[in-house]
Amino acid sequence: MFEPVDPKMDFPAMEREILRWWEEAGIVEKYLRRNEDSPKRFSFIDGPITANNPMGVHHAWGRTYKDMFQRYKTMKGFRQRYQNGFDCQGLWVEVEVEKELGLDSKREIEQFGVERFVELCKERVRKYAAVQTGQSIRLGYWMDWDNSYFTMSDENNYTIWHFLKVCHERGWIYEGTDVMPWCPRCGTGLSQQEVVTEGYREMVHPGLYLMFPLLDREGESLLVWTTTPWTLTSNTGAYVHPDLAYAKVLTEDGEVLYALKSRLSEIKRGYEVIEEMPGRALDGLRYRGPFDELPSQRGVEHRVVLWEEVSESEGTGIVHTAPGAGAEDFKISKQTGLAVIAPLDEFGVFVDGFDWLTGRSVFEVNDGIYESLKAKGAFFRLEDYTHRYPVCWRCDTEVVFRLVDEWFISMDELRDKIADVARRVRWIPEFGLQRELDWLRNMDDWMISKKRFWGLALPVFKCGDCGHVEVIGSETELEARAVEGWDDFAGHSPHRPWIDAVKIQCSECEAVVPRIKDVGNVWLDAGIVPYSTIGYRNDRDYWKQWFPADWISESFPGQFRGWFYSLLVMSTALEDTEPFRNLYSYATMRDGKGEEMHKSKGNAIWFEDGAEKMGVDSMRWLYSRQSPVANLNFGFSTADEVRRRFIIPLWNIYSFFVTYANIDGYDPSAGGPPAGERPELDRWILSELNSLTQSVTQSLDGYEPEPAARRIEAFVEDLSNWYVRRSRRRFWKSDADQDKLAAYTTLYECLTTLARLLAPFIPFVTESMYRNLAAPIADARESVHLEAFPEADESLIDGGLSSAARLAMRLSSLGRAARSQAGVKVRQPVERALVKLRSASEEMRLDSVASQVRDELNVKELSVLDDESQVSRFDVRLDFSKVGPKYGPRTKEVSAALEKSDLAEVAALAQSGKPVPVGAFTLEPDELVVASGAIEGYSVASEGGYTVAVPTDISPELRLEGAARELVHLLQNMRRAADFDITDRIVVYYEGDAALDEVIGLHAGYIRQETLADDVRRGTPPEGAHVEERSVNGLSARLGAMRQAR
RNA sequence: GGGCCAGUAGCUCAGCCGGUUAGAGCGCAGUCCUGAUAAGACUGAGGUCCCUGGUUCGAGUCCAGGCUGGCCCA
Repeated sequence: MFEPVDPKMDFPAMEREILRWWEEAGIVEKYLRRNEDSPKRFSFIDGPITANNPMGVHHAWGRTYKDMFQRYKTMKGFRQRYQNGFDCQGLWVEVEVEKELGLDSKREIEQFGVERFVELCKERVRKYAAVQTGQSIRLGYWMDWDNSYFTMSDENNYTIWHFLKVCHERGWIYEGTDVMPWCPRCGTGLSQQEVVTEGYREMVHPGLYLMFPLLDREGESLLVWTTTPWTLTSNTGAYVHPDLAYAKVLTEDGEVLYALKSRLSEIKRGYEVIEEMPGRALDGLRYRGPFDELPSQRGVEHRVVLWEEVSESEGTGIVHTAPGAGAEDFKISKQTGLAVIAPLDEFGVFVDGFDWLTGRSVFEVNDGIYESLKAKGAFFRLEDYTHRYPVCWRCDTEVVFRLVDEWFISMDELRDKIADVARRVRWIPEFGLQRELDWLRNMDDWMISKKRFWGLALPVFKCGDCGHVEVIGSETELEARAVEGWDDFAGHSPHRPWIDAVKIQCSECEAVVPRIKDVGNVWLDAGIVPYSTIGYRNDRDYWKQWFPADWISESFPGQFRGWFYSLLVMSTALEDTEPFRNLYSYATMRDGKGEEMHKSKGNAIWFEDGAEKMGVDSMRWLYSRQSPVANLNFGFSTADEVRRRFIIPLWNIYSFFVTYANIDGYDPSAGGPPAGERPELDRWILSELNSLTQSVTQSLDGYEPEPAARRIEAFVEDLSNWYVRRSRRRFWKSDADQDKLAAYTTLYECLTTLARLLAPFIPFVTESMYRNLAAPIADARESVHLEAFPEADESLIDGGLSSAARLAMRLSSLGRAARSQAGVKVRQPVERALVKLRSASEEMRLDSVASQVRDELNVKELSVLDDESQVSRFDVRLDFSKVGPKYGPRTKEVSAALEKSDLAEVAALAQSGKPVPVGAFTLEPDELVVASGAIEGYSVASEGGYTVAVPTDISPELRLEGAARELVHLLQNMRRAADFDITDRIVVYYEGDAALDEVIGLHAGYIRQETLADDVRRGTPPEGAHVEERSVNGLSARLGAMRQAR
């Protein structure tokens, strides 16, 4: 006996129950050890999840893939490490801890105490690592949770040191001066990677027009436009486009101005053009700067330079440049020789040398700047200007551009090597490679420093006396080189502030040198994991066994220049080899309407909410069937649809099976007839099952979950809507014969195979099914997840069976359409259906499925249309897939000849299987597709060369039979309404229309059999019977069903 | 300006190696079946497969150019 199955399962409750059992029975433990002695290895290396907040449903998407492939490989017998990773260090954690503490700047952190602050960062990471672990377990993600790696670990940090030392030895590490996007609140530069990720906001800035008076042309000025007035303090030049047309104009207010001709409308007052010239004519003109009175501007020459990128679509075509406050400007200044003035300190406050501005924040000086410009007569016009402008990705503060010293890894020598390594990897989807190469072509040197507290301590020591730079590659090297502070540091993790105590001696000048204060870029932390987590430094043999990863997976946004990039850079530098062989990547999660999910918008779904409302199997299936290149629209209704369309039908089949298996006492351990000796329907579904197993295996071996999931859906649909639908009677008939046993055995095999095939996708439903179904089998494993993945038995795959079943389904569908058209319901038997197929070989095939089609369409007889005289219209077409290749360019002539032929004649010949002369050609019958348009006395439906026709006239006998079936239908409904058991026997009573006697007289046996009635009697139903007044095909009846004692 | 992706029904998306009558789900209208019963099936309406050219006997599918949207880089 199987446990009875609740057809209205509460899936989330079931999942919780199974989680409890997994825990109690130690199943995960057994799973993790299942293959520990296997010679086959599958190396998955986890991209660390930031342990800074609870995980969301979008993380569950990626984790579903990770779990699926590890489970699949486990079932296939591969030994694995099952190691999860947590990303720990970096600004994102600092910002959250700052919020908790109510701190708002680096100064406040320093006052609070860096040591306490860093401890709190560590604590936060541990807390959320635990939260995410719990959530992942709820998802059914089976990992070795006690063995997760943390990027803040000593080993991770020291392995990065090693990497940096290798880079340094090759001369790639340098300290550079550059203008970087800078967050004045966080007090740190933002790397290229950080700014381009969601780092832009729409904002309103001043659009300020002002004049730069030309020194060499008295009374004439350049008209300039800027959206960052504060940078005017550091102006040293103005760009004009060399080739565009500029104009000199006289305004109605008497100003003589230069501006781009196409932008003169910006003047917004009356003017006349005095002269036109190309931009290059203005090259080198000197002008009086807007803030020449500031000490920092002393001695600076301001002049016009040419730049081809000057925009024609905004401003005046004359662009103010402050090379100390703009990234592009700084680069250009190296060629033009324009002076560089750096105005801001790390908090965005003006430094010394800026007179009244010094000590004031960049965000509060605009009004003063306007006043000053007005006083100097340089102010022209001010308006609001809305544009996208970078903000700090962590705290949303508006970014400034600031001249700073940062540390970089030079990419000049690495760039091409990395590209070669990237090309050795299989990228899924394929275009991933193009994206990565595109990034590799465009990237700048990698900025690895950050002026913060919580992160990798860059092991860089720069001598204050002689400028010599040294990079320390390990903790032992540091200890050996330490001349000061080692005792204070010993016993601590290599983080600030403890590490800052250690000083070394300069190997050039013997000065005592402290570490630079900077911490590292977070992508270093994640990029090193294929080295740090598998013993690269300390156990090279072990490392070689697991490196490179066979498979990694993350979503695209950010990763091509984030994790994928850092993995490639670091592995190329260390070993010049690929750190992973296959990469599976996927798009972005949106809400149910396709809009971006944001906590602030209120359309984000918490993982727990999702899990408890939809059940994680629904979520997991939704993810599994998603095309990875497309964004996933995720919502409660989409998950619900998945449950309705896939999980519930699957469950219904299972529940159906268990219901009848229990009634019949089916015992799977007793075996059944050999597959080859079972009825065609069984052999068909087994063929489909094995072919499914084959293609799912192939897809998963190729790391493509989506086609696997879609194939499984199609199979479940066939199983439900054809196999079970067609087999129902076999299960509930009363004889216990071979046919019934074959049906049970077949459906049992389908369900247990499906449970194993689906186990990596939906671990809960499959576990529930498998445990119940496998219980009677002596050597079954206790959990489906300890089972082997199904192996396809190719000998059971038979394309002919598949075609026959497709044919049956198609004919049934057409027959229903024909019935529907004529208004004859399926319950009403009809004499015959006429069918017309595409070929003679299909007619052979028809025999094997004719009984199914007859049954499905409720017809007495199924025959191939042979009396062509009844057909009043023929539709004959070429089968181009055969004719095309054979006749090539002459296909059109064949087609034209056919159109001129007598279609009835052609059809007749084709039907009889003889060669058909068509014009100058002779066609084989199977090169033609013949359909019948209309047939006298029939309702006809045609599609794709198939025709099914059913008669529109019904004989009186058939009407009576129809009424009997109607009666059975009503009685069945009454049985259910009365809540009788499926096996209860009844006595039927009826009163009403006299014509009922004839119906019942003829079909009492049938009615008794179908409704499990011992007798059918005319008369008033006794007390206690279930009674309903009904119309039976127009005959009024009062029906009673009386349950008999068991 | 460059790279990548997408454009198929009202909406969300399938469509393998090119085969001539393009599918599913949701939604809408209607019907049916049901001893899987708070499921299921069918029918119908709804398409310029973004546009233009090319290759081909044949193009939603391949090629070129363009348009629109998204992502990325300048």
